[in-house]
Amino acid sequence: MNKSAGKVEIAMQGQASLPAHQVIYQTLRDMILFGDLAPGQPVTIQGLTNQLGAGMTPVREAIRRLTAEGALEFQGNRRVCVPTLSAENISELILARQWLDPHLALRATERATLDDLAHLKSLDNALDQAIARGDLREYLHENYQFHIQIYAIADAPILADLAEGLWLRFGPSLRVVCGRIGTQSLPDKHKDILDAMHARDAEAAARAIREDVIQGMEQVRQSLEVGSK
Amino acid sequence: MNKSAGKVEIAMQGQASLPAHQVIYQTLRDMILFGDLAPGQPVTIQGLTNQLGAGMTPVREAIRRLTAEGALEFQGNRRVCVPTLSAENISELILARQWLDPHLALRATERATLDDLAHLKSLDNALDQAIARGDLREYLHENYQFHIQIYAIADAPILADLAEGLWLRFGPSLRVVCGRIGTQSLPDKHKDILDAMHARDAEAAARAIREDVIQGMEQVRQSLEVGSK
DNA sequence: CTCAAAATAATTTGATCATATTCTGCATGC
DNA sequence: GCATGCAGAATATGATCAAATTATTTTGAG
Repeated sequence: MNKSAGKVEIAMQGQASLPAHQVIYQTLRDMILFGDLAPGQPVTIQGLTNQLGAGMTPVREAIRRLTAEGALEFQGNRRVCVPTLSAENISELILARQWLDPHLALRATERATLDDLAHLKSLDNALDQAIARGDLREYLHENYQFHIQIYAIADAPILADLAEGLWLRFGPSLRVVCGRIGTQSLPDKHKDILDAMHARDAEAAARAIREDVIQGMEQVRQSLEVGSK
Repeated sequence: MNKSAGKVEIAMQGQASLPAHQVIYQTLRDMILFGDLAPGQPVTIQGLTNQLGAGMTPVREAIRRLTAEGALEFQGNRRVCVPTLSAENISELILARQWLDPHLALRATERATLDDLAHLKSLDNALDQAIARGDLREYLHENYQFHIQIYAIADAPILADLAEGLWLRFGPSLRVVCGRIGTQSLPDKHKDILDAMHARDAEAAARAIREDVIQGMEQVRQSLEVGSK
């Protein structure tokens, strides 16, 4: 056994150590969150095995996981599709986020280190640049990262799980909305949030997040109502 | 084709129409909720294939689903076990239920038909009988059914999903608590809840549920603290 | 003779299993 | 104490069976 063979083996490990079902899960999750899958679109096992070049067992597991998280929907017959949100669904999501997100922001403000705040700031900058470029997918990605990062700082794994699960539910609809109205007309309260967190004003951070959530989710609601007419 | 043959076929359909992975999922879910699995206990694929006499593919899918729901935990290496709750976890669960359960009870009070209320009453009676008999598993089952039924009446599928997911997380610990202190010393506020719902006093129902949740979850918290010493 | 509805055939997709491969943890020896 | 090998468990594949949808044909009425 020579050195170069060992190097290759080690280099491969970084890739191979992730099980296939994890990779498939992440890929499919990103496809749902950032718009490659539209609401109502069917998701087939065989389609994904061909598209991703994987076996069916890992694909099945990824689909089951995402179905359990509400990101995909079981259609009674054994098909699976991306859920189409009803007006009632949107109301529930707004209600849940209106409670969860401010609470997590409050905790995050109490716990954030300076490094955390710098990281949030850089995510928000990346978001602004994506808007300037009109890069929709990147905008969705950075916006998601910004909020997820706040959840992570809050250090409340169960509540963060719940909040992340909600993103999976409205992700496809959010993409439709943004695709329709463009990224320019989607203002956010991220600057207010960052200011409040820097000032260690947890209540203000919670209020700002609440406004950001309402603003974003109401846009989804309105756009969905128009779309269903 | 004669009548009796037709009957058998129809009778079989009720059993056979459910895919194996659904059955395994339900079975494993009940095992977690009603106490056949203790916190920290490892859950192996091969163990379940032997125990339930099923193939490994359906078992794998059931485990993935329950892992996604937080009912099981991935241990980094590829083992899976029943999660052991920390004090922080309990606090998060109390917080989440304190918001979710009253909200769902409020909606349920507004929407419940007389049949719904009668059904709830019968579930509560069954619960009392289980306490009288000292039947722990039946107690846990009826208590669960009572709350799940309220979620169902509330007609808010996403919020109900979230609330049911929380039960999966503290189910094993609840079992441990009840096994330790017995069913007698576990009072509940179900009578108050039923009275408020009958009177169509949604606020009172929400308050009663909140008290029931706090009472039950605090008992879990205290018992867990003692157990970890 | 044409059209529509029902029955049937064909194709696609999902479910399950048996098997091969890879990885982890542990024990044994140096 | 560290390396090596071994047993057991998880991962992944492809084949096979069953179910459901779609396409096709047949049949009957107008």
